[in-house]
Amino acid sequence: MSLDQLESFVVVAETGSVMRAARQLHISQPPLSRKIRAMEDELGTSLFERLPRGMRLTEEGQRFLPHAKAVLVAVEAARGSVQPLTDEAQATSQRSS
Amino acid sequence: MSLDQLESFVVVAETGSVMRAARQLHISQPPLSRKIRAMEDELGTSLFERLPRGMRLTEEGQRFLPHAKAVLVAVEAARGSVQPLTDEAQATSQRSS
DNA sequence: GAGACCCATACCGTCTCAGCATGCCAACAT
DNA sequence: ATGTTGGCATGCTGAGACGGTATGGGTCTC
Repeated sequence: MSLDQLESFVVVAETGSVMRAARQLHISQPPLSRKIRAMEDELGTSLFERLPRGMRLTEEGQRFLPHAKAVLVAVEAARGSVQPLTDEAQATSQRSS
Repeated sequence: MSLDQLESFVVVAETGSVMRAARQLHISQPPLSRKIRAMEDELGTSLFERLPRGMRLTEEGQRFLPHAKAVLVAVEAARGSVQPLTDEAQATSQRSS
């Protein structure tokens, strides 16, 4: 499981469509479709139902979604913990010090 | 940044050595050395001091470490949220149902 | 039944990444 | 002082991963 896959999952879940998610993620549809399937294979469970007009989360998918988001949030926090400050963050930091 | 890199970082931090971490992770030393450097490059900061006999966390590295662990814990939680139950977990689940 | 919509698969080229061999530096022993 | 050991970094190469294009196949709409 990769962060990339987790983000893919979240965007597909939120758009309800591999195609729309692919556009949003700036990749083409087939690789994204494969990523989702690879995740499902690795987890040994189906995260989405394939409907004729899109994807709908299964129960497992619904349970998984908040965890996936939590991971992504934790990653951002990790980044932020060492990030050389951006101009804006630096300004904020100046104010608070 | 990948989960793989985060795990690499944690193990190197905890062993204080790329070589020992590589053995523990069942990969060879050069790729691990490169992963650490790639992470530092991406974060734009040095996570380790290179000592003649190993690696020591910098201040940034020390700040980063708990966040890295938190990400890995969150990933395990995500896995657990959908994992088809192992024999033991299944037994536990049987008991509780 | 033609067209639109959407996900899945085959195929191919590229890029990543792991491992091996080796370099280089510091510490230690004698 | 020199040889030996311990440890991280780097050049190279082959295998595997990954993205894109083309296309298949199913369902809904009119």
